[in-house]
Amino acid sequence: MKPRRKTPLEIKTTEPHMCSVDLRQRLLGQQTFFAQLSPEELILINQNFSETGYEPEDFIYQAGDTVSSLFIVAEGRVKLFQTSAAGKNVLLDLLGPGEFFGSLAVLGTPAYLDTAQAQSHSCVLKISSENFRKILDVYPGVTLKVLDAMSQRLNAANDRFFLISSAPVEKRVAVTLLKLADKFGRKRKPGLLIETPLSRENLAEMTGSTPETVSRVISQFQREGWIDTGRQWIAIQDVSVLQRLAE
Amino acid sequence: MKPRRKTPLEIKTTEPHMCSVDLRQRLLGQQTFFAQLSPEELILINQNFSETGYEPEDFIYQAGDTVSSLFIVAEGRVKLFQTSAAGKNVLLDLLGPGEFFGSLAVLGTPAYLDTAQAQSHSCVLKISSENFRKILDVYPGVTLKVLDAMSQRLNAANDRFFLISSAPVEKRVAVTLLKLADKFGRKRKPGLLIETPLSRENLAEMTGSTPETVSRVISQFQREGWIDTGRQWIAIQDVSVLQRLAE
DNA sequence: CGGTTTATTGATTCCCGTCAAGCAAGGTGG
DNA sequence: CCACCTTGCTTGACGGGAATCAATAAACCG
Repeated sequence: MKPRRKTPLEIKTTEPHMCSVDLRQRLLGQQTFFAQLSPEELILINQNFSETGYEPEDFIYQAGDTVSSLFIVAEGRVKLFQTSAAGKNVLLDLLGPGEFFGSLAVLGTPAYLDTAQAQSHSCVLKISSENFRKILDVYPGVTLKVLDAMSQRLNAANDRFFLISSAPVEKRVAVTLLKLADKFGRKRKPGLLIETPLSRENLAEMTGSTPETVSRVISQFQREGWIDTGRQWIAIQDVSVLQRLAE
Repeated sequence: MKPRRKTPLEIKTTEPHMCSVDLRQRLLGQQTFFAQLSPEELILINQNFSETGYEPEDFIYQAGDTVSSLFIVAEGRVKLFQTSAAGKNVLLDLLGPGEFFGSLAVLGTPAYLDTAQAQSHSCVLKISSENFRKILDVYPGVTLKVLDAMSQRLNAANDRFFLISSAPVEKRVAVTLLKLADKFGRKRKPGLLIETPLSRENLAEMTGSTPETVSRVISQFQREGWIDTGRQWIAIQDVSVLQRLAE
């Protein structure tokens, strides 16, 4: 077997993982539920956010922390997970620029149920629940967008539940890789590189499996030539075969 | 073994499973996101809804149908599920009076992803997506409540995902029974009766298992005296033991 | 270049899904 | 009210997919 190569990942980050004012402006205006607002309004909105840079592994908040803010990823990758009593993690989502997280329970939950952790150098925007609430009061259109985003997430969560409770690991991994490629895929000589740190363990946490079993599946995929992979990265070589596996 | 008794379920329904105007009024005003509105406003809201009675097994909509409405359960039980290519169902939720379903994707999904079916004699209120959208425009407070409800559902979906991907069937069943008891539990001589038709197969569909395996778990629970059960019904006798199983 | 983390692969075990037979509950109609 | 039939529940036997345990190897880091 030929040796695995050095990681080909090139996630865009600015040093020191903070983002310029106009990057923020562009992000809010193009990739979030504020997209519909005018430049002047965006400037006002923007002032409600503060930003923080995170190193890989840094926690943004942890399960049990008091809910205080809503977050938006500006740069990097953020992972959301829950931890079982046995210390096993279940990965709920991997987020990229423009995606929000944290609780937007306006009345609801007093404490976060999940944990948010940077998976790469990241810049994260933060707004207090209060201020966000005020923005929603002023811009009903934004509220509808948020509602829509929530609706999509709920659908996605239901689909995950469906998948995990009705398909064998091989199919779960295939579906998960395709979803990740959809979100983080970048064209490459041949195939699609999934632009995020992605270990066997991460995949196991997403598919309700174990690192060993995922490794076996991944190894088989690679033997067949369907994917190309190394430590913490995977590229899909043959999308159509995986799609067939995923039905 | 002593014989199982006749079903003790007594789900409240009016014949012919339609609901009176003032029941509708009370329901909307007390158990939904319209709770905050004044009686006058409620009357107006109420006029936007039409109602339909369903027999057990009747479909309210099916996966693939064009999204046109939002529904609210007035009476009875409604089950939401997805069906796999192999014909296996995955039960997403069991709903009682006051709970909404259908898509409220304001922009999003053109077709339902799941199927809604009456599980008992039911009365269901319906409002067109358009009119609901108009209501949201007029009452921002309602929109926030809806957002809140969605947020809770998303959390619940994530919890289900967590459970199914990290716990053995016995625990999954215990947790599921406790959740159902929370929602549909009615005090009974000893213990809590879960007031909804509930087959082994239903439980299997909720826990990502099979009717046979669920039956074995349930039988064991009964042998231990933790629950009492029969055809299509379950009553919890010892909540604390199940809670311990559920950690 | 050691030390650490991640990935691979094999051996073994076991939970649970599948198949199958028999039984109990409930509904129907004579 | 009791045969009869349908549907749901139980239980056993069996097999397989995947978890677990374990040892080695490759990639990365300072």
